[in-house]
Amino acid sequence: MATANNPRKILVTSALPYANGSIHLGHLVEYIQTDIWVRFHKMQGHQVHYVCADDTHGTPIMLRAEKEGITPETLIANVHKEHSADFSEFLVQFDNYYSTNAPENKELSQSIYKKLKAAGKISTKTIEQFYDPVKNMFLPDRFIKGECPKCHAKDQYGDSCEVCGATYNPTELINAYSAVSGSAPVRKETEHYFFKLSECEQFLKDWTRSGTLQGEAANKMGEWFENGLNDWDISRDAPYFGFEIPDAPGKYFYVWLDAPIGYMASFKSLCAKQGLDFDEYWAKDSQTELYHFIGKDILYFHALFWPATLEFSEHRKPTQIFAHGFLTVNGEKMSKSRGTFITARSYLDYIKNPEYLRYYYAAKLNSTMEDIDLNLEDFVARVNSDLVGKYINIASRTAGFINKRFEGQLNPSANNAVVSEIKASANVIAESYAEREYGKALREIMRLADLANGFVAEKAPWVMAKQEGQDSALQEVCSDALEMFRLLTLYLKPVLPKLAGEIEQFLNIAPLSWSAVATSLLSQHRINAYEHLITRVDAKQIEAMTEANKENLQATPTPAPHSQQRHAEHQQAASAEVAEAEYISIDDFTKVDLRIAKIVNAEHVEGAEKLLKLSLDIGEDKPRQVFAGIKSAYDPATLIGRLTVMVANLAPRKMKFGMSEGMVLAASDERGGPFILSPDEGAAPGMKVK
RNA sequence: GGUGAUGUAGCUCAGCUGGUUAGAGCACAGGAUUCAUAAUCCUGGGGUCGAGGGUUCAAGUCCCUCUUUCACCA
Repeated sequence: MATANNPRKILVTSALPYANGSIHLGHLVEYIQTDIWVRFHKMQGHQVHYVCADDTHGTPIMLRAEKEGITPETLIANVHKEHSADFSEFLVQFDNYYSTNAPENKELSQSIYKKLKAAGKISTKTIEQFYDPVKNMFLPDRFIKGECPKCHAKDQYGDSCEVCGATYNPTELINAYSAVSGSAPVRKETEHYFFKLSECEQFLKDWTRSGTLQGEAANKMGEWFENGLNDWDISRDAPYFGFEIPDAPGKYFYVWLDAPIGYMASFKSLCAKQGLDFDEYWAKDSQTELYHFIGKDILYFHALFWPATLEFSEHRKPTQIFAHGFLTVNGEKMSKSRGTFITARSYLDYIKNPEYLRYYYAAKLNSTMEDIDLNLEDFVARVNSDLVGKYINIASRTAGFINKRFEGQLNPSANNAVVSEIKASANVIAESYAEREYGKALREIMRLADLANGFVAEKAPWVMAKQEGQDSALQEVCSDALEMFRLLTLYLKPVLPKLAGEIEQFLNIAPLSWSAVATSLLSQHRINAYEHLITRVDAKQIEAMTEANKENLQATPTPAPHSQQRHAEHQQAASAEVAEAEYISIDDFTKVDLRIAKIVNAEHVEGAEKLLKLSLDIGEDKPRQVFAGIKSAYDPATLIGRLTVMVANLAPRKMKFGMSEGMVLAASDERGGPFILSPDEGAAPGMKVK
């Protein structure tokens, strides 16, 4: 256990936000979670450094800069300014907020690469990739669109279909086109550099099971090991905005290689500013602690690639990785059409006080990867009743007596049972903060605030104030209440740093650290005049904010913001221009043999989440067996006897549950479905549809 | 499709290794109080713990099936 003379040395990071968009309330869950943890540990007297940076490389940044007619450097400089302002106004106090496009990062990335290469962990392989012949560039998966090979939905991304959920390689797409130029991509060979992750399997198995991950996260990682690890493609071809690979002209590091190294680079820049020893924190035998706060979506990169990169480049590994869940608003994914895709800036414009959100998130946060919900009605109720009604009210209802009757002078009792109880909770609350169980900590703190209000109600100082000879009792009760208020402020300080600062002023005390639990407001101590500290949130402010954030659906087809942090090739591709799908000829169409089919039987498939097993009569000797992903929408019993349409000449496919000899057509998109088709009266099994 | 999570009062959430009549805050109803920018205190109503089956003397808590929501699939 570290002591005051021998503080723990802790380096903490939050994930790097991509420099291609504004910070929104989803991002803030993580930064607020981390900031509270950092502030708590600083209050404990430990030496904590909290660093972060903008993640600036990759194709989306390059293309966006081009579209806006500026250089990528100008783009990321603008975004850096915006992000920095957002974080600072939300009281997220980084010790350094840097950029991955920095000299330190270039140097570190290249030297780490060289070490990996010297360790024999780098190989090259020629792969075939889609290439845009108009833009003269290789296309990342998310920039290739086309028809889904499984369900034939149009305009699907190169890696997965948002209609049927299938995942595939971009080479499997039908009628693929470039989302950048609209031209038909060609396949072209290119040499790529790989990090031999497959050779790191034993190391990673040990590492992920050594207490570095949450239980659920370790379970999740088990999945990757079962399938065996593949080597990791770490190179991209020019043109690419990033760092060049040493001795490999025209080849650049994939953004996910240099992004986590950005943690190191940001810290290195901090070392230069503050005279810290970089190697003390990053050398292989480092005795310091390193923690990464991340979203559950990027666990993969932080729990596999990153520790392997560190291990084989002779660096220390993270002490622990803390993954959190996603934010939903009113129980649903953030949505531009509902006005719940709320940027940090918009919150500040309409709600003003960032500590409301910090408090609300803290009240909801725990140490698991569960999603947390921002329920806007609950937000208003919670902030108003907990913060204003319970907590601030304690000072508000007692400070007046002290100031008016005793010139601000305190005279607390020697032994107050409620004060003792509040002090006795210090360790429980501290443990909760340390374990990231903030909700637990705040529940306890609010229970204590209830006790304080109960104490005031029981003593009824307003009655004493009207009675002769009760002056000292009145002074004592109010002083004790303010002592309770001081302790609650201390407990809340990691969450509400700005308010705590104002209260320290009001109480006329030194900045509260955790050790101040052991002290007390003394007799004769003078407080300053009480000024109203916090106002209530009005539901109208919330309404105005969501109204202002509503976007016309027609104007902006909202990309599914399925990931808040995952960046690079997988993010924001929807903003790229979408070209018209190509035409097909009548010959292409007639290749598809569509038939009227009668559903002669339909049943559940044991073990399948989405499938129904159908027997379809299309006038052949024997009905066709087809597995259809329509379980979610249809009860098998209601399907039997119906007519529908099937693709009869689709190559039979072996599935886990048996052979599927065709495909049933069904309509669906984000508005619902699947809906299977029905022919008009008169159609008979086996008729051709054309 | 696979995998990891998830579903407890109107809302937001607690319920550790299974053990007395399932808890809190908000909301709601009644009462008290007036010091506090309508805050506070007391009392109360409200849940077949997603559905079904199983193990057990005993299950919200363990097992199976189905279902909801979220994430990941390099």
